[in-house]
Amino acid sequence: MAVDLELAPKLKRPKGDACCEPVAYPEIDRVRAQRLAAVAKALGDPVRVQLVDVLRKHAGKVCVCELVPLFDLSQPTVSHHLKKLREAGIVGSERRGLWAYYYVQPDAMEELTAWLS
Amino acid sequence: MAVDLELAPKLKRPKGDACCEPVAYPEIDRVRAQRLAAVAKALGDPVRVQLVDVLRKHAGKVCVCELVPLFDLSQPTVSHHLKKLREAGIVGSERRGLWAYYYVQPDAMEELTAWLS
DNA sequence: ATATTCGATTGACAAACATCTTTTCAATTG
DNA sequence: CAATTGAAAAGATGTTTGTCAATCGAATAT
Repeated sequence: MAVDLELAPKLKRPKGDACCEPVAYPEIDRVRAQRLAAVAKALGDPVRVQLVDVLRKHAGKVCVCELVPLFDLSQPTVSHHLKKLREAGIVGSERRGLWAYYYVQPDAMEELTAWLS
Repeated sequence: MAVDLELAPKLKRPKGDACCEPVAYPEIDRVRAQRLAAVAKALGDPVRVQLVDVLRKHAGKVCVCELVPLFDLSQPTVSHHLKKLREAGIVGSERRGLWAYYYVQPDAMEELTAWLS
């Protein structure tokens, strides 16, 4: 890491020359990038960030009927956002009778957290 | 943190009752959620994750002409992704003559990293 | 000057998204 | 059983996204 590049040394290079030292790019895992992006994408909406935040702060399982009134959104819309989070593995859900409870699955965000740090 | 909820105690509540203890949600910073989501959204594409990754690994400034051939994408498309990252404050750019060099601005991702941890 | 080169911008278009309303499903209650 | 209720799914609609081909602007080279 911290491999620095020669920075723009040749302003007058001949036609076909490279502009700078070639970037060593050992096929850095497109699959990994895709996983990271998928999680980030799921968090790329303020409503979903707030949903995760609430669920995390409560550390237990929160009922959908509690989540809906926190937003100025219809119940199906909140449900839709929860589905996105579920598809990304960020939250899990559990039904108890009529109610559905959601909770955060911290492992899902672990790889992203690690990459960011 | 780690305030647990009473979990689904009343399966037979009378009509108008709440399904569970109300979630205390003291207007948890929608603005903050928006900032976090904006950064996450910018990272919500595999190409952009890889771009950031390459830039970070090189810790210096990398020329666009080096970045383009790393992807199976046209130059304008790479430019577009770089613009998204720039708009999110994740990368900065500098021109030297014909060439444009990009670098990561780590501060931009700091808030997201902190929130995730 | 004129031609070349790097990179950004524009315009176009299909795919994906966020939202709402309406509908469906499963569980509960009477 | 029939009626009710919480949550998910389906359908509709306007917006945003990712991509490319074509063009443009600035800097360089001949």
